[in-house]
Amino acid sequence: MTLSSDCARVRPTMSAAAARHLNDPPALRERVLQASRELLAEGGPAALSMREVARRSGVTHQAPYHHFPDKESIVAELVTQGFEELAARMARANDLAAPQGPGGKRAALLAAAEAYLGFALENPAVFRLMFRPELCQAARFPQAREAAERARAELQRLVRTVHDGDFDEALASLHWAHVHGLACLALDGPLEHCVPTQAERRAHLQAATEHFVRMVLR
Amino acid sequence: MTLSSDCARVRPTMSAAAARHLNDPPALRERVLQASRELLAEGGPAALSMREVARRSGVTHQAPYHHFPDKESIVAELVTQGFEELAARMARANDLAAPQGPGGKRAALLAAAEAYLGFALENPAVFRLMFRPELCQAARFPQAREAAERARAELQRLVRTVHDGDFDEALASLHWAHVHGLACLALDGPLEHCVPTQAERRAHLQAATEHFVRMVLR
DNA sequence: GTCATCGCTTGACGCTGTCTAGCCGAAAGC
DNA sequence: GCTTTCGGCTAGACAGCGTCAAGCGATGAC
Repeated sequence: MTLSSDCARVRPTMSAAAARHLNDPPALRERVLQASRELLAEGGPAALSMREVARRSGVTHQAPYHHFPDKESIVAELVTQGFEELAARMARANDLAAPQGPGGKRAALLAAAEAYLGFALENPAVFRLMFRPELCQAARFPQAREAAERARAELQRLVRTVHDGDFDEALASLHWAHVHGLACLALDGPLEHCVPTQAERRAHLQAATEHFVRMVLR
Repeated sequence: MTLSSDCARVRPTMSAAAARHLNDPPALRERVLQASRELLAEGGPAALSMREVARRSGVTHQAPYHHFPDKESIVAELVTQGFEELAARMARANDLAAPQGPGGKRAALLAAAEAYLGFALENPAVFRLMFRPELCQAARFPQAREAAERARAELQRLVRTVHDGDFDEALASLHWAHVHGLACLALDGPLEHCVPTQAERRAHLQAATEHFVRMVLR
């Protein structure tokens, strides 16, 4: 898949036209992904159109098909990247927070919530995409599924850290539901209307998370 | 295609045709809504097509436009009905549970969670629609917004009951995030794959809710 | 008996995703 | 060095989509 493009990218310099020809395929691939992100941010999944993506990338309507077999593959790529970044953020939060002592647990919980909610608020379009399984079927795109699994593993690591020995799947779901529910409500729920500015919304989410952390550690 | 056959089918006799003419307009409206629900359940919002709705309702592709000005209006009607049923379920849960005493609070919390999660699991397609603001713009459909407001009011009533005097918007969001997050994860998250059967999923959600209620009332 | 109206049909338009074919310059085999 | 292959893109076609505009037949009002 990406082999040929990677192969082309590492070629030594040639004429300008040759270099352009060799460097543009990966460039178009990236431009397609960027245009897709913009369209999703502007109008949601329904606004993601192969032809509009091609138009914004400055190519004909069939050019994107040379880099992605169909529209769902673009979605899958964005979803995979999204889960990878989420997992990385969660991992950083898990690593930063010292697990020993009540202060460490509290810091870990707050950092993980900040990681999850920060990702959702900064990448609302991709975040929404990541939880629309009908737009990116797991069976067709195992790499997306694996990235999601990695994010889930980071969450479980957090829950084990916080609850020491007595880990429990339902407990993990409780934690996930808290951050995920807040994220969904902030993005698509009434919170969006009631708490207008981004700063206020973040403060609101932080207050709810403070409540949650206090309850968990009580 | 199927047009001529349908046309012939609905025209058996004069009086029958008259009765059909008088009784069917509301019937077609309802059939359109029912077909829309089925399509949404089968393939999500992308599968909701005016023409397929018309086909399943046994009419031509323009007939539904006599009852709904456009596709978004169908979505708005389903969203409104959804929020109304959710509000009704929450209200019933609030009413049933006696607010006085720790047992009352516990019962109220469990009943409300059961109401929210029960609605989501029994009406997954409509539930998902209710939290896709780009598919049903609040400005165009105030009735949908009002129904959502009623559901939200029921939730706030619950939180006031449980937390007595010290009510707090962030506290309300905490409660909403719990049930909403669980619902989203159960419908569109990894829970769907990890916990295969409906019964197991409900038990899992119940266990997470038990954790939550214990923490809240501790 | 005439006429407006209501529910529906019919046809059209521009948009979509994607299949097929073709074109053109660079890479590679001989 | 010539030719052949091939990768990246263009171009045209098709069916399906939402929706606008017009028409049609039966019903109800006068």
